[in-house]
Amino acid sequence: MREGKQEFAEWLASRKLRVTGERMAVLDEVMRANGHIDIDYLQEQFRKQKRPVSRATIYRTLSHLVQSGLVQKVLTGEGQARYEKMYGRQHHDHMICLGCGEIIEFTNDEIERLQDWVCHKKRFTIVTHTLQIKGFCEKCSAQKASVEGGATDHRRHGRN
Amino acid sequence: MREGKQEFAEWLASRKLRVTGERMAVLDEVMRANGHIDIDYLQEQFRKQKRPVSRATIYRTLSHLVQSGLVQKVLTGEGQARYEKMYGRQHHDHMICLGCGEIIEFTNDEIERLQDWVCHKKRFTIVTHTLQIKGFCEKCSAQKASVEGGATDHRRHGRN
DNA sequence: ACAGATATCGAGACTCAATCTCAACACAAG
DNA sequence: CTTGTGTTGAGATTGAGTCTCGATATCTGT
Ligand SMILES: [Mn+2]
Ligand SMILES: [Mn+2]
Ligand SMILES: [Zn+2]
Ligand SMILES: [Zn+2]
Repeated sequence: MREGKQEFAEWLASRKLRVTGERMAVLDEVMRANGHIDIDYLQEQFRKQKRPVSRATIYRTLSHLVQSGLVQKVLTGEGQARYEKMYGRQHHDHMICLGCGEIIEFTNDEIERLQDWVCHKKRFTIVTHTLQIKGFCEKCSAQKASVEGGATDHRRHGRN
Repeated sequence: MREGKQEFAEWLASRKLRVTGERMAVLDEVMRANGHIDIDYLQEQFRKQKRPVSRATIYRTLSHLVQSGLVQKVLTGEGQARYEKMYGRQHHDHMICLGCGEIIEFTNDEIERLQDWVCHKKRFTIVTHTLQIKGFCEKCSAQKASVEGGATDHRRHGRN
C-alpha cells in the first residue's frame, strides 16, 4: 500500500469525508514526488496517466492533505505555491537559490530552540514558523563570480 | 525635510530616474506610517489629502523604494503584500498573530549568526532571509484559552 | 445487492492582487 | 519653442486560487 494512504483515509473518515479515487490519486502523486512540487506538475502527471483530475479538486485535496499534516505548503513568494510530503519526515527550513530555483533543506535545533525562547519572552504562542533564506547555491555563486570577474556589474540584484 | 527624501532622490538620480511629486508622496506616506501598511492604506491616505496617486504608480514607486533599501516588502501569505520603512532601522523578523493580525517584531543575533553558519556549511551565499512565526499574541492566547475552557473544541485550527 | 441520502467532481465563471499598455503629459536640454 | 525621453493614470490583462452548481460517485442501512 502507498505511503500515507492509511493515514489519509483515517483522517478523512474522522471528518466524515469520503475516500475517493481523486483524493487518493493526489495523495499518491505528492508522495511519489521527491521535491517541492506545484499544481502544474500534478496536473501534468495526471494527464500522462490518462487520469485527469480537475484543478479545483487538486486544490481542495491539497488543502485537506495540509490540514492532515501529511503535506506541507511552501510559499516561495514567486508564482504558485509549492507542496512537499511531510509524512515520515521532520520539520525543516529552506534555502532558495535565486539563480536556479533549487530548494535546499536544512535543520538547526539551536535555531528552533531560540525561536521558542524569543516567543516565550513575548508571551507568543507558536503555531508554525517559516524560515526561508534566499541567495545563491554553490554552483550559481561560482557562475556569478566568474561573470562579474571583469567589469563589476551592479545591475539586477533584487527582483521586485 | 522628510526622512529619506534625500536618499531616495539620490538613488533615483543614480538610475537616471526622475524625482517626481508622486514618488515623493509615496515615500512620505510610507515614512509617516509607523506599521506594516498595504496599498489600500496608501490610496486612502492620498484620497484624504486630495492628492490621488494611481495604483500603478504606487506599485511602481514601492518597487523602487524596496530596491533602494529604504522600504521592505513583507509577504504574510494572506491578501496583499505589506510594506514598512527600513530607513534608519535595522533588520528584524516577525511574529504574526493568527487571531488579531498583529505583527510583532523581534531580533535575535544568535539566530542570525546560526543562519550564517548553516549557509556557510552548505556553501550558500545569503542575499536575504525571512523568519515568520505564526501563532497567537498574548491577548489572543488568553481569549482562546477561555473560549476552550468548557468543551474542548478541536475545529478550525488552520486556515486553508 | 439495492436505494436513498449526501458528499464530491468538473467545467467554467469568478475574485483579487499585481502587472501591463499606451496615449496624454511633464520636464530637461538645446 | 522644440525635441527627446521619462512618467502618469485609466483601464485592460494576467494568473493563482476559489466558488457555483448540475451531474456523478460514495456511503449507510436494509
Ligand atoms: Mn522542504
Ligand atoms: Mn517589521
Ligand atoms: Zn542555484
Ligand atoms: Zn492577537
